[in-house]
Amino acid sequence: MIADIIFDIPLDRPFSYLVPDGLALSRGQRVSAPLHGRSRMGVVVALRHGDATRLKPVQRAVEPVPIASDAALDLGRWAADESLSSWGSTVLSLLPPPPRSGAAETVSPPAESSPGEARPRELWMDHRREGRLAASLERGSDVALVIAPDRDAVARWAQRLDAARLDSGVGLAERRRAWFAASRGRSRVVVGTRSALLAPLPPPATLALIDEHDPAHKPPGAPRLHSRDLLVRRAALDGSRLLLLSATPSVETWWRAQNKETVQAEAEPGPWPEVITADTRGILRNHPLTLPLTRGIEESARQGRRAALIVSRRTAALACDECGVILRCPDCGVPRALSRDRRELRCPLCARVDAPPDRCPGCGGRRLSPFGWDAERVQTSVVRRFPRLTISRENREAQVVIGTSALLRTLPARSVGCVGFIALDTLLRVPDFRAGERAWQLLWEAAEAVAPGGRLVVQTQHPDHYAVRSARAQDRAAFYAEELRFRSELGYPPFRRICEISMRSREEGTSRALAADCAAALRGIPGLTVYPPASVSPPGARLRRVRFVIKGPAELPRLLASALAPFLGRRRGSAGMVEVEMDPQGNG
DNA sequence: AGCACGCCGACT
DNA sequence: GTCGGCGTGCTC
Repeated sequence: MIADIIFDIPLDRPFSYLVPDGLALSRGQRVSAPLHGRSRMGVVVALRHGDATRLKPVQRAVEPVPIASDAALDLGRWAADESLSSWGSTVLSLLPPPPRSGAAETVSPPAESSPGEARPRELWMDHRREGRLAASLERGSDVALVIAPDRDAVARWAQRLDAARLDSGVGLAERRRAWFAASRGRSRVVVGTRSALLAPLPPPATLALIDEHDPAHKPPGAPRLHSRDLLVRRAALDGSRLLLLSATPSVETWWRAQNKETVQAEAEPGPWPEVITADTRGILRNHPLTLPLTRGIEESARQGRRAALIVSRRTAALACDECGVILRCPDCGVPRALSRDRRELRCPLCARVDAPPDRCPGCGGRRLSPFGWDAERVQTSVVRRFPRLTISRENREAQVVIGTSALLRTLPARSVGCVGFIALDTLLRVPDFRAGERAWQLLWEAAEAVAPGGRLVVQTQHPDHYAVRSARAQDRAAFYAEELRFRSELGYPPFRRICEISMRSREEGTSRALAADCAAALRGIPGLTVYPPASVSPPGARLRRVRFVIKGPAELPRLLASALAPFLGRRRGSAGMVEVEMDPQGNG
């Protein structure tokens, strides 16, 4: 008997092994087998008869039963095709870690799913969506899989639903117990991050995605697919019910809901704070707080509530007040960060450090001052302005908390007296077509965190931006209409799909030549727009990176597959490494 | 991805 | 004379 086995390697083809007498294997079972002399873990995708001479034997089974159902393997195959990556790297990244040697555990094979009647996916946007989900899962009779964006959210939901966890936030034994209990249908509800997307549940099941819009649902690396897209496919194949939860869904999901591909519960407006836009054109130079935000903090303190100030992640740079030039790293060309004590300028890329100069290297001007409000600078200013308040970047109990947008996630709904965006423009200026969507989602999240009677203050040089206007009016339709118009005009998702191809090598010329070859190979394919390759590595970086973008229709991965095969097949050091990212999210 | 095999510089 | 750099090829 021969077993065809896939591994977590970038080669999208199985390897064949002899199944030794006495070892009973099934499709979907995990095994150890020698690859390049070393023992590696793989998954059996086929068992067949044939000539096994010259084949090495499988060493052992990792579990005595299959860990992936046929449906899970098929789903993995689809996800690999969709993301132009290998079956093995996709499937193995979606299985729980192997047991510790000698650990005793109860395992059971995954329930095989029978193809069910497809049910329309549901988009839940109203402010009671999470409470409704909890209630629905308590009442319902289906088994359920809840996918949350990160470990903290998984922990909250596991506690709320009294459910077992499938993520790395619990111990290995507990995690594996949850996996196999789910396959027996013994857990009614299991919760995990995207690593649980293939968790076995006897269908029909309910599949729920928490905070559908969260970029954590498609981080860089395998599996290179958005959790939403995999769940949509999974639900369609086994007839599960799919619930997408988000107050501010991704533009793609909103668009599909408009096209009746999704049932959309009516989202009655929830409580909404006063949203004040403070126009900072020309006035945010030496103090981070405008009058409305100062008032918001005062009022918040008077009410005995906390205030939260949101800054951009970027650290402050040093700029010339005379000519406006920003001091950059002489090696890398990127703005250098000014340290807290203002004694040094550090390059965020190469870590080169120099003392800040006395004079502007451009115009010789003597007035150099910090540019951009990072949390440290804001804190210094706010402490000076409000000496009697407790102000902190770490302690969430302080009267004024300062942090990046990640701070918003830690604020319970309707709990703070005031949220202020110090400079929304740093978010709007991010060079990514999703910048407006991201800003909109953060504004909404901030508004939801404000307690009744509190205020949301948005300091911006673009008070008329549609993300700001729509958030102020709590008007989803207005935001998505404008955003979709922009996406449609410029050919962005959901109207066209994007693929990003990048080449890295020692020499810029090598990367460029490889990119040119690759782009040329794709230019003949009808329906594609291939943009010219551009260098994206700052001078000074060790590996020279050149990247280009392709736009195409929904079947883009199928159109690219054969033309890209020769480039994906030979990824090597000197010739350059080729990396393909379908549907990039701007974070990887 | 790893890992081995292979051909050219500085050195215990 | 070797040790070791990484460029190239292969993994059942």
